[in-house]
Amino acid sequence: MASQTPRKRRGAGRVTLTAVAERAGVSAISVSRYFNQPAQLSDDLRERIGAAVEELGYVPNQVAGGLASARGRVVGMVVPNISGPIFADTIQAFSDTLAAHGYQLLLASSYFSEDKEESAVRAFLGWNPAALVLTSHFHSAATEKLIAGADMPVVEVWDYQPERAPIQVGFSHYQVGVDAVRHLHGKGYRRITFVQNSAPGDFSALDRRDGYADTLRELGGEPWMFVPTESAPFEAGRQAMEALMARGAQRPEAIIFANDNLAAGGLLAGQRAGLKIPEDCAVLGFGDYPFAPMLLPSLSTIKPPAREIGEIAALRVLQSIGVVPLEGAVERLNLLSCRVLERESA
Amino acid sequence: MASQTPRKRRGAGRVTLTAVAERAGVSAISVSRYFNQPAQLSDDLRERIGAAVEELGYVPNQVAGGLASARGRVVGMVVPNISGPIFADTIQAFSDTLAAHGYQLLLASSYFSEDKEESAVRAFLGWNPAALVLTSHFHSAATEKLIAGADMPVVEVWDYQPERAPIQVGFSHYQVGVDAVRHLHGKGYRRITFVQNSAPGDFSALDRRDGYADTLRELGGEPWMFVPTESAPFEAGRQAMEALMARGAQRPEAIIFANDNLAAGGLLAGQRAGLKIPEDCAVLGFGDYPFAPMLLPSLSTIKPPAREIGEIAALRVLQSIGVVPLEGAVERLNLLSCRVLERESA
DNA sequence: TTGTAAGCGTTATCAG
DNA sequence: CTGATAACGCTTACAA
Repeated sequence: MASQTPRKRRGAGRVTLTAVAERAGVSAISVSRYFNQPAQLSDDLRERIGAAVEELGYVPNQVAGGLASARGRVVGMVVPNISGPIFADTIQAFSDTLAAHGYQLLLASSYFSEDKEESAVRAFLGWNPAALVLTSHFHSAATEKLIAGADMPVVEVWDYQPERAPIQVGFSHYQVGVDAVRHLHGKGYRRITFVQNSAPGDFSALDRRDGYADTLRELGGEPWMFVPTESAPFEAGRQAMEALMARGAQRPEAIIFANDNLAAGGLLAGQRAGLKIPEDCAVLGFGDYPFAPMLLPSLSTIKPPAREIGEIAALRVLQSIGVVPLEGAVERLNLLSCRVLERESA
Repeated sequence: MASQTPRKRRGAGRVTLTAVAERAGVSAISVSRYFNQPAQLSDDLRERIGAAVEELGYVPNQVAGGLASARGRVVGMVVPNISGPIFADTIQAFSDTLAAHGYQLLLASSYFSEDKEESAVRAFLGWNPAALVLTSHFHSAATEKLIAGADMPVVEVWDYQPERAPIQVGFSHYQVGVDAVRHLHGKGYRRITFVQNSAPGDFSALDRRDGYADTLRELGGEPWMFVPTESAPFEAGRQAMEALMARGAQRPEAIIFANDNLAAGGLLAGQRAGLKIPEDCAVLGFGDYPFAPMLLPSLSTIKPPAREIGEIAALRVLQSIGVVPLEGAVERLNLLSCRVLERESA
């Protein structure tokens, strides 16, 4: 059994700050300043150090720097998932904005589980991140404690809870429910059903449902929620559509689905059953997933400001830690809005 | 102008290993062992230390640990993009597998640019990652040098180049082209066109094209490539379909698109033009994007082993650094295969 | 099985 | 503007 690759004991091999300093004939701290406060150096030193850095191919050791300065150039982000169509744009925009300022993204998924979120936060804390970004405001008690005591900027994205302490960058899910009902009601639909998400833990979807229910009631309608038992979203949408259509004369004139996956399942099930959409039943989704415009009929949906959330979250982080200058205080409350995309299905 | 939040100078405030050691009445190194080689401790110490860790809510400082041991529990990964439908599953699976073993993911996107990849690698190196994962084998000379001298496991995913030094976890794009032609040829199609990706930098797509061309020629056909000028993939697909259909009697019987986005654009353009698919023209994509089964007709496509790539890449990394035990050497060559998903469009 | 001493590569602090 | 020195919190190497 060949022994493992003989790992270098200590940091042997890599070019260090000190090596650069010797090469340039200056002290180590000057090389440090070359990277962190170049303005404080004379042109002479800056040139000599620059040359030495080039020659030796020096890459600053962020780990050592992080230890010395008690705050590293990483930002931890926890999202429910990476591979779903929802958060990808936010992650992408967030990561790109950070990278443009020399900060790195540490990423983990929670799968809508508070426990997983907690352990991700705990793990991140070990890296002394410059900031922490969480999705929504549903955290375990331990997580709340962790972030309260963390003494670093915390941002909550995708949701908007002004009464909470962390920086908020998101939109009102409740308002999405309101907008959905208003849109359909404005187009003449009256019997409007809401199909919930079968996936547990997606509490934001319940806020959308509440917005739906309250608004429909205000308009004189009777809220009617359907909860699928199928767990795969596509199947759940199909199940909902079939169950609702089986009501005969009592069937809904329009259905709001908790997200586009459910809506797509419903749409296709409706077609298979010979239903004309939107004439027989309108369908409205949420998320504007990439396939929405490609369905036949194309799916009307409500589009969340995903990229914008990522960009603004990153900006607020960078402002909080002083990397991006600003006048006054960091904007803590960032309420963005969704857009109703009226396509063919509603 | 209120001064920035008065950041704590040094690591003031956080619970340290030493604090835990004092609380438990042991030496610091014992607490270190509690986390890293618990088997070496007596039951007595283990219990006392465990209690102290609980009480104080200690979270190990990975930065300090990383500095001391010259290798941290992070793995850097560079992908072309996060928000596209292609790499998301790989990232997700990779991240989850790492997290299950206490390792964190440091993520960056290259947008198919070798320069961006290079700067991401450089930035990662500053974090002393346990390993580096890159997408494909198209790197700048500087990146090649960087990874060659990095003295850490390097994995290349999504592609398969056995002659290269890094661990390979992927599939043969050339073979995808071969499979595509064979599938269509087997169903009786003869005049088969390949529509290239209009996005620059996606060299793997050219390998698929080569597989197509060689195989078609072998079968006695004449390769026929179409290169769209539109840059948005959906539009590019539409453009290709319209241009190809304008050939009248000379139009292709089947079209292989470089990816599902292009294929979807082509599919819808064909329908809008009154074409019957696949009777008038078959359409085959690549990627099995989430919308593929939802199109009408549903899109036949070739599905890459995205999740599997992520899982195996993570496993190889963990084996390379000794976190996951194995007998013998780490498997350097991991050739996975794609599946032709025959749906309605081909 | 447990402990002591030294040092990882950088930055904060204080002096010049 | 430049530098000397002492941390930062942990792990390696060696000893008991």
